[in-house]
Amino acid sequence: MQGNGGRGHGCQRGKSAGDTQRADCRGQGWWHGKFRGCGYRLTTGREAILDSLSKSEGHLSAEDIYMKIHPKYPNVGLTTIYRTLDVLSNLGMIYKLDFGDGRARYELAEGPKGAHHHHHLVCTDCNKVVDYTDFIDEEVELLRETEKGLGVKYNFKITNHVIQFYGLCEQCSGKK
Amino acid sequence: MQGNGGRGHGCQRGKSAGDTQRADCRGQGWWHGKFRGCGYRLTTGREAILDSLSKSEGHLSAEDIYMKIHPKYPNVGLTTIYRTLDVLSNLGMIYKLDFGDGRARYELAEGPKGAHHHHHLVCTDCNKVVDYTDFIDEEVELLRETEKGLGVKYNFKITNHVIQFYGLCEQCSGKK
DNA sequence: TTGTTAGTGAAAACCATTTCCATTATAGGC
DNA sequence: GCCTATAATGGAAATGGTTTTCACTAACAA
Ligand SMILES: [Mn+2]
Ligand SMILES: [Mn+2]
Ligand SMILES: [Zn+2]
Ligand SMILES: [Zn+2]
Repeated sequence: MQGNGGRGHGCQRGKSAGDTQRADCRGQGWWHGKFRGCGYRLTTGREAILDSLSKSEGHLSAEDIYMKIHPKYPNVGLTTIYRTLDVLSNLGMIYKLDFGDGRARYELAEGPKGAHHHHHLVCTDCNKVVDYTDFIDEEVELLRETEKGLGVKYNFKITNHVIQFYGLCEQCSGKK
Repeated sequence: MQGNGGRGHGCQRGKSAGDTQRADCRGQGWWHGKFRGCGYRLTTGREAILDSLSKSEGHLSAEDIYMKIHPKYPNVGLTTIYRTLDVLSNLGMIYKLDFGDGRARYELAEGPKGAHHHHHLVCTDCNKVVDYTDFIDEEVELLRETEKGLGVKYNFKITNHVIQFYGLCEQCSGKK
């Protein structure tokens, strides 16, 4: 499965709600609360992955992450990265993105200090991706209405949307 | 490469413009003009593929098309289907879509009698896809403005956009 | 009709992602 | 702090959609 903007949310896991949610049970990560609250174990690999995502400019592929953490955590395998990204995506903590370059890419749904909602502008030639926030408010406004209308009309419980613009970046449209 | 809403257009091919464009050179297909005009040869396979796309409800995968035409054209291979879909997509005659089910899907950019622009509503559970045209006008209006603004600000030559909503269809949200 | 070469099919290669399974390490209960 | 159940892991193998290779075929301009 690949490339929808991060489907699904919430923790479907056991772990009776309302349990002690110490955000300090290991180290200091802001995500530990949510993570533990859903009954997931805190492992070195998961920590490293989340860490690399929050420290990068976003749009990392599984292999990008592997390369980033491998020097420091040589025994975190690619398989674990795929699995963790899947978990995080299901928890709604990261978005799974598809920019058409044949591999899934991921970005944090929101940083430690709140969301920074944006959409994407993708160069179809060199695959450069620009995060933009211009027009976001109007877009989000219209999307909300649309979601509502569509939800009612087609009996869909809409949880997510993807807006992406495709075209040629300056360099690529110049090089003819 | 996979899953962006049909990148690129136009014919980059030789074939000096302004050549005889008989729309009747073989059979009757409405697309022959555009096809031949770009210097592509008209083959049985291409004909069959275009035909199956125009006769179906859309969102066919390469293999779907293969299955559809195989009985009548048993010597059109899957490879040719992939190649043809790529050509058609580059010509802007079809859109390449990604609904997150791990394979590319295709639909005609416009039918024989003009476009029928729509966006998609995708069930993340059963992968059902609804074409909707509601709100399209407002969406397209806003998108046009956004495209313009972004094009200027980021020096992008925007050619295309993707809007998709994800959620659970009636059945899937019911089955808990 | 013929020659040039775009197009083709079958098989093999590709490669991102998933599955398998024996091993390890987290965390709750003591 | 120790023990235990089992969630999590990693390496290797499998998967599966798509692409590449290459010898062969057929479209079409002349
Ligand atoms: Mn982004
Ligand atoms: Mn459609
Ligand atoms: Zn570019
Ligand atoms: Zn469904």
